[in-house]
Amino acid sequence: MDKKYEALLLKNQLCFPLYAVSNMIIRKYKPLLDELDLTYTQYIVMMVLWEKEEVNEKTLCDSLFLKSNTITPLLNKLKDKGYIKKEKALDDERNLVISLTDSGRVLKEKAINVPECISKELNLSVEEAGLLYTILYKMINDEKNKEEE
Amino acid sequence: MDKKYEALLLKNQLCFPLYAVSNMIIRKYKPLLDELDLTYTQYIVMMVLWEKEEVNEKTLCDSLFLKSNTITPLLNKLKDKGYIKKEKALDDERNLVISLTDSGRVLKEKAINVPECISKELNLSVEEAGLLYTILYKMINDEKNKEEE
DNA sequence: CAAAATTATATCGCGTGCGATATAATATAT
DNA sequence: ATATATTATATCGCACGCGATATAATTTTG
Repeated sequence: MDKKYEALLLKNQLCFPLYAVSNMIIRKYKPLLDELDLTYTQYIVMMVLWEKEEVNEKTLCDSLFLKSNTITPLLNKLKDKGYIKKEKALDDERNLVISLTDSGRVLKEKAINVPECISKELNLSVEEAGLLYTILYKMINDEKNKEEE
Repeated sequence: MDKKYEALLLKNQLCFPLYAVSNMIIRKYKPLLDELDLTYTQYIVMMVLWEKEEVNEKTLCDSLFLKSNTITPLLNKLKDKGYIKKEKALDDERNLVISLTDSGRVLKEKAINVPECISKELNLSVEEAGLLYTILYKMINDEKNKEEE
């Protein structure tokens, strides 16, 4: 193999294992989240709400690094399932305030064991998990800083 | 915040930054790959072919940790674009042999700077990149071993 | 204060990613 | 030899993820 092409080898890419592991973990969540009638993306939206009780759509998009074209239809599905409410903000009618319903709060109890199940399956040492976490958030914060420029 | 719910905080999750960074990097690739008329997934398929010249669909799926329901339509698109050929294997007609066309080989030359462009944008030290790579492949291999059981 | 710019959300179209299922070719078993 | 099981690929339906664009509410500007 010509040295010139070495960077093009799949095994020399950092992005590919990131992509593969991300897909892999979402597959791991599937059976657990099926019990809650949530997809992975719906689950992380619910996590934000379980933490904050209510949040506007813009903040939600920023927290999850997703755009309205992903979030808007997803919120409609969560609303159809009865887990969330959508209301226009009184002070600025462009803002949409998303909040938990009782049913959404009940779901939090059912979700309580999900993180532990996943972390058991991941089989990482505390050090590895810590390193991974640190490096990934460095990348995320780097990107956030670029966007703010 | 009740301690009971701590594991449910987005910031205590390892999976979320993996998912966010994976999305983020694919967005970074977009403008570069647009010039090659490839999506990210199509690009990693082409990387396998640039390395091996030909490969059967099963091996491709296994290499990329994707299933035929993702790969089959994607290969059809790459074929329509003229980058690859699809032929049945002579010895076993269930096997589909994918190979590069001349146009697919030309694309390799155009792609040659993509990895460097991305790695510059990532802004990671050599140590961080190395650690990330090691941990991610540990996770991938762990998963492969589980599947083989 | 009215026109223009900005902001927040929604809609559209396309390409995945995947569970479930179908189909065709080959291997295995009786 | 033939019925059964296995394997490889393809198809279907749904839910993202995102660039482009539309719409409505608010802010800024002249």
